[in-house]
Amino acid sequence: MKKYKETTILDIARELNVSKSTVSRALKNHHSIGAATKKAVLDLAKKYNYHPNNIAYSLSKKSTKTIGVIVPLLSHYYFSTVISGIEELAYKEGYKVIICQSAESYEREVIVSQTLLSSKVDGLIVSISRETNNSDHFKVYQQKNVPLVFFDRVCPDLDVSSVVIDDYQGAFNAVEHLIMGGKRKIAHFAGPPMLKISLERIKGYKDALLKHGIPFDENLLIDCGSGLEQENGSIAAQAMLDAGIRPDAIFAVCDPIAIGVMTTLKKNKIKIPDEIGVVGFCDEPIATVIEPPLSSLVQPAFKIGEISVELLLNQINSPIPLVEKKVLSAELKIRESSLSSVLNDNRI
Amino acid sequence: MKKYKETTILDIARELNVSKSTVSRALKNHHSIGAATKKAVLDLAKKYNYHPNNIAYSLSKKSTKTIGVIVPLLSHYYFSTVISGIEELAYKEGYKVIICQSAESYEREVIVSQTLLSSKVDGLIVSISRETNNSDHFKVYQQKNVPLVFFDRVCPDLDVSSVVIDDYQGAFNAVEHLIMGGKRKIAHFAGPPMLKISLERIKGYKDALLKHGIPFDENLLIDCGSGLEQENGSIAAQAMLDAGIRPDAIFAVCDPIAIGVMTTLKKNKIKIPDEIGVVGFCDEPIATVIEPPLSSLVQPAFKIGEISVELLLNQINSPIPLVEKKVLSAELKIRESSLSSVLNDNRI
DNA sequence: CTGAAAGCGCTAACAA
DNA sequence: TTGTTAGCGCTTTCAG
Repeated sequence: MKKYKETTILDIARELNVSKSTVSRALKNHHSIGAATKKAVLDLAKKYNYHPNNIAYSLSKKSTKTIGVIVPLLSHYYFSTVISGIEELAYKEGYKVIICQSAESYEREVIVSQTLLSSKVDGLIVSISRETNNSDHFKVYQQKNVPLVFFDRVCPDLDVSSVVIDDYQGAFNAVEHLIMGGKRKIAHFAGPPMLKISLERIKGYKDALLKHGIPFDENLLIDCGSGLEQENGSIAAQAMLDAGIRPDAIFAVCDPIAIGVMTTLKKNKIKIPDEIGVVGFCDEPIATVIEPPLSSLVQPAFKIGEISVELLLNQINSPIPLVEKKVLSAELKIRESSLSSVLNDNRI
Repeated sequence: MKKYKETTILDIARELNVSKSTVSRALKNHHSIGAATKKAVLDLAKKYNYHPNNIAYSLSKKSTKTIGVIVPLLSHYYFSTVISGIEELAYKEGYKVIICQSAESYEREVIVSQTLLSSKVDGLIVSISRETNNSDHFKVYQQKNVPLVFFDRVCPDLDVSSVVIDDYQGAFNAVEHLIMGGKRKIAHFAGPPMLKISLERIKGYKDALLKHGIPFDENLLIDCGSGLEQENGSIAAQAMLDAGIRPDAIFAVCDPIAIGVMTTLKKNKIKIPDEIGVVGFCDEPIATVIEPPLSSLVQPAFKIGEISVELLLNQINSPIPLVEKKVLSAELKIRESSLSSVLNDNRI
């Protein structure tokens, strides 16, 4: 469509027989400006439907007042909630937010991070894709001194600000809860080993077993493939059953996997939680809808978003490089899927 | 953090003793440029970690190669899927995408639409908030000739390109399906009357009843309040039951409402679908997880995103204003929640 | 209180 | 094949 001639600061300056600077100042309502001229400018701006050109502003100020966000997937309730938290605080502080998804693809992540860099965001908040095992595209940010904050999924080899959940503790608590409920043969459906969170959760799982004198059984550590989706859980669960492995409880690396596991168990007429108890991680809304309701670890997603912005702003406003690491804890929300009806006396 | 001196086109021009234009051209690999100089430029660019400044590019080209998107909420699977469709095609066509959420707030919608306008997006794709009943903030786009496409939720008073679902037909089919299953006393849990989609779905509901000789009963048209969330469905369903109204089927304006209805029915020990059948609209993934699985109308969300971009691009590339309206149909996906075990012979 | 002028980094005629 | 030059729209010293 043909370009429409936008009215600029110059147009209104000419019409008023003043200079560009005066108009600029009037618009920003600078103190030292005549009340009369200010009014005249504002009126004309309204009349001509003037809208400031942010591009020009950014170029001259060398700041876009924009923060970039890269998440693996928008369709996860967890991530979209984090984003809401980010937007809330960012807007309050006068920043715009550009959201991008990597679609869990390393390649796409590299592309969007470069685009964002070229778009001169004032800072970047990211949770890496599950494929990512190279951080060169983020190192460029560091070289150029553009503030960086990771949340949830971080690059292990980068020393930057981050806000993460205590995955280890969360996993530990979940498994201990299962043990307290009388479960002894507890399987863990693990996430992709690429992700630090997967590793931490495995560690928590193992240590909880250890503490309660339950030997770790390799067959009960189940790989769900590269995905974190419901389907992966279903398939892995069926494979486990087919292999004749029959735990009395399952701790899943995330809710979608847990849901997949549950549907498979139900299909196999296995009673939850009596025969097999299940605990997930994330607390997606779906957890309350499935039957029985799924016990899960609640992550304070909105808060994570806000803190990410806070750490980013701290860097933006700091004269020197800054690295802060926040660790939040996930709260175990116990629902029916892990509540054995039989109460066991177990030594603790 | 202190600003880092970016290397610009000028820096590398000086070092090579050539002009800015030459460097610019080399970078864009313009045809008429010496192979030697081109290589020299590219090498130096790499060495200095040069990244083009998109802001400057946009200012001089008067085009940002960016399209803006405004959705009510990112946390709805439907919207995040539409966005994936948008991004897919947009990237393929060399466009960036800026995503914003209105958070279902009219006020927020106005703000982000202005920000996007100031950020000089080349076009805007939007699905309005449920509060929005004024379209002045979009009229500005029209005045300034910046292409606009609405999807799903459109402004009734604006003549612009749009891609929508045939809500009327979808609703009609859902209700007819219920009737074919022997249901006669069918309630509709309706959406906010502000939204055209609510109205269309009500119309489809009524006409299906009409066609099958079932009189419309006002008491069975149930208002869910201003929300479209699970909770609203639960509350409205309980209120209905408390009022002694007992339909034999329910068609809900969207899946979250349907889910809320189902949980309330189950709490009241009402059998689904035998006592009350349920059909939703949207097909959120949650529909397959609840018990019994929820029948629903599947919207081709990804496709809607792609088509939105297509219509937008058509406008961007058209010398004259263009208005295209696409209507897609929603497919009824029948699951257990609406399958009465008793087969009735009904006159059709 | 207001103006002049330089500059942000890049593109694109028009020349050479 | 390359250089010169004039912008794009706005901010911001420095003068007046």
